[in-house]
Amino acid sequence: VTNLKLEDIARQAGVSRSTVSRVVNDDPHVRDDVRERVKDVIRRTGFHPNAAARTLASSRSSMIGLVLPRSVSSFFTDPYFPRLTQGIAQGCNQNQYTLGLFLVGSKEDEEAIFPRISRRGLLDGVIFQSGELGDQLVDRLVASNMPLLVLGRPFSTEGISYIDVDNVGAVYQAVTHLIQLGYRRIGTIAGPGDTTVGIDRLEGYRRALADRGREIENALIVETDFSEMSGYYAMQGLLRTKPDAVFAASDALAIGGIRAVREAGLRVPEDVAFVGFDDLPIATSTDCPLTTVRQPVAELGLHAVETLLELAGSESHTPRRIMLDTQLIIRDSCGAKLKRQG
Amino acid sequence: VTNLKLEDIARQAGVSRSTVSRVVNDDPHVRDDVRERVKDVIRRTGFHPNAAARTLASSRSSMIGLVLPRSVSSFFTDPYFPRLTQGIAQGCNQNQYTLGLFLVGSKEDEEAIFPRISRRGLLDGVIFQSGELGDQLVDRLVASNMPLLVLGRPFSTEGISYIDVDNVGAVYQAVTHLIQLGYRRIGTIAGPGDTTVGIDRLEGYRRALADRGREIENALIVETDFSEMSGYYAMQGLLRTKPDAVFAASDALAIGGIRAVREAGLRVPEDVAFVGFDDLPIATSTDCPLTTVRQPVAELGLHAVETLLELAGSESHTPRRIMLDTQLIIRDSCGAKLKRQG
DNA sequence: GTGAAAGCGCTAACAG
DNA sequence: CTGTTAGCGCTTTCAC
Repeated sequence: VTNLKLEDIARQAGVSRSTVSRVVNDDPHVRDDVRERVKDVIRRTGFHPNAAARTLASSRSSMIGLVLPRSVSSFFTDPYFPRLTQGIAQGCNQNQYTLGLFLVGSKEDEEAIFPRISRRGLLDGVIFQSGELGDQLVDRLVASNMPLLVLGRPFSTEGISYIDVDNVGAVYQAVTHLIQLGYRRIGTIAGPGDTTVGIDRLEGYRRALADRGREIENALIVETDFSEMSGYYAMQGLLRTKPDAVFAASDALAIGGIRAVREAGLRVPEDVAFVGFDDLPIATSTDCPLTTVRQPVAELGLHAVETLLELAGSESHTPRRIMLDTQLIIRDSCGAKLKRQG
Repeated sequence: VTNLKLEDIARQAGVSRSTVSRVVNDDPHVRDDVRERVKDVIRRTGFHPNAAARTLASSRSSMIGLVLPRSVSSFFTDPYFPRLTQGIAQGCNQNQYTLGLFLVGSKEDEEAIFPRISRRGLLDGVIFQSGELGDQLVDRLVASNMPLLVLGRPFSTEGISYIDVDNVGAVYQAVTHLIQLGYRRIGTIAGPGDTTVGIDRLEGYRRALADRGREIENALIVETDFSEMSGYYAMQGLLRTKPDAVFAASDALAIGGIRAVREAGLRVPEDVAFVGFDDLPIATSTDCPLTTVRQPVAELGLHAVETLLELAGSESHTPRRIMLDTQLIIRDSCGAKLKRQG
């Protein structure tokens, strides 16, 4: 609106600039009647302190950045990111912080964006979505000395704070569930081997089988990216090994896999049972509702903000590690209900 | 990293602060050898100018805000928003701008966020996603005198710049397509009547029928929100009026509608043809690929940024109106291929 | 083409 | 509890 400054409010309220500043910043050292008088003027004039001046003087910007690297090109297909962003935005709102969004689309973007991120006076900290191996942005971020929290286990964790869902544990539980249902040939459509999510989920599968004395059969493992189409093709390959159950590292993969199974003239879950990962909205509304692992994505975002702010507020540089629990949602595709009835 | 300032660079390069500032800002009035010398020091030291100081001195923040109001609670289910955000982020990157994301989750959020948005020294302009009727945030934004571009036709357009896809024209084309295929009873699952998208798409339907001399039958129109479930229920109602074709105001609605049709023992497109809107990724991979309207969502975002920056950069307050064309993607669900063969 | 100087609007000691 | 003062680090006239 207008270009009021502290001084103008001060004059109108008959106090000094500092007093107005104190009122604006909820400093308790102001007499109540004075505070009210100042607040009145502020309300009446619609005054808002200038963000840049405040940042410059206090060296806190009240803004954090969310950086999604280009390897996460699936930003617009995978519902994970919107939900995550939601959670982070909510965390920002709760803490009176502003969220800066940095979508790195290309190598050139990276070069253009990095200075803006690491520039002092813009961000108080950064939340970085861990992507695939060889992403050097993390290292540069670490080197820039900016408070940093990585979402998802990074490849190199030394000195890095990160938050993640317990992928290994989640899949362990899911595959154990399949074992307990009596399936003998449990395959997996695994995620990319050059991402920590992919690696961790596969590890969960391996451990679950190993702990029950099952042999790991490499032919029952097929590695691919997280998309539905990939699930479809991967399953076509997997079918040749005649699995009776499949753990898919994402719901999209599961849906693609189920499509392949049906095209082969087989039924889900009678001939091949499925467990997915994500609990997408469609997971419920497919004609064979998906048994799947639900991860607390929004909570992840919320915790990420909280943790980052703690990190940014404290002197200690002890890395923080946070792991969130998941939940196995049992529906029809794993065949549990069927077996119980039968 | 370090806390260098212009002065430090100046000293090391043996020039004045102003010269370094000129180099940093690509001011041509610097001798080439001096420029190189300064740039060397900058590179060597990894210096980045302080954003807040720069903003304070120049009163330009090189940052714009994207505001998604709470009525758009579908942020995490509708792929529209991720794609839009993508486009906007890309536009920001191209123009060396930073994107601030403001997700308004609740009425309280709105109160907390508004001051941050309208606070001077934070944003150079705002892109606002138009939501439902009665959203007062637009008015407050307009009143705050901040450069503003609305995404989607706002309810009150006076003096407001906005960008939108040609919803009326798009649906007109889609419904005309159905008419030309010979369908006699064309119904519509329309979007919410308290949003301009909903209204405009319904208007396109009406005009297409009217222009071909068809009577508008209210029983063939059912209004609901944009979700798949709503499409399902809406279609159950619509089936009683025995439509032979349906225009659904979104792909999600279409998918829900198709589900209802099949459950009623009818076939798509033989018994009921469908045209959707959005061209979601799943639109291709359903077993009856969806004929649908594709909107250039990412381009919308890109143009939005460009336009906003023009707006912010010029003194003229003449509102800008931009309308983007859509494209009808013909697949199987409209029955065109069927009829051509048959 | 380059430097000196005057702010931008706020915070944060420090007196009182 | 309140006012005075000294910057925060940069841009931007204005001289030279």
